Amino acid sequence: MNYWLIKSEPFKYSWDQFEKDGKTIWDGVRNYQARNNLREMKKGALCFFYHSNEGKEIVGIAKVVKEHYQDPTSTDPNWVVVEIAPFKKLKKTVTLEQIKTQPRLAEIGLVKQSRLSVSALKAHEFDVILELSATK
DNA sequence: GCCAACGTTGGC
DNA sequence: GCCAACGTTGGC
Repeated sequence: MNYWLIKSEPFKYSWDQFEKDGKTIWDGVRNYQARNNLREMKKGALCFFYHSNEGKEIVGIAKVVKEHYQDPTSTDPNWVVVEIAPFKKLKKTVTLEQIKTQPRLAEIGLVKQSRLSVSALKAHEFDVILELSATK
């Protein structure tokens, strides 16, 4: 099972909005690497939901409820979306600052490629973040 | 196919 | 608001 980290500016689409909606399609991805990641997201996969710019923290976990299909906001079949639903809100958010102080998280996409909106996480990275969210 | 110019993202 | 990092575009 793979894990993922997806980013959104809370100004555009926040976790709170996500919870209100119950589920959402992750649309508007216009980056090939991010697109490739979307294509690999399997139903049931878990994704950390990160707020960029404002907050700069992981706020919750989403779950993939529908695998990729063509982005309805584009006519180009290259672009795809996935459907996700809120899975769990973190008790304690995990800030970028915390992540950066964790040697075990030095390699995650969020730090190494901060611009990528959908990045993959190793299982152990997922676990470390979970730990942080519970023990802050 | 190279590379400079430009646009976008996101941390600070 | 600035700037670094990175992706994309377009001229040659």
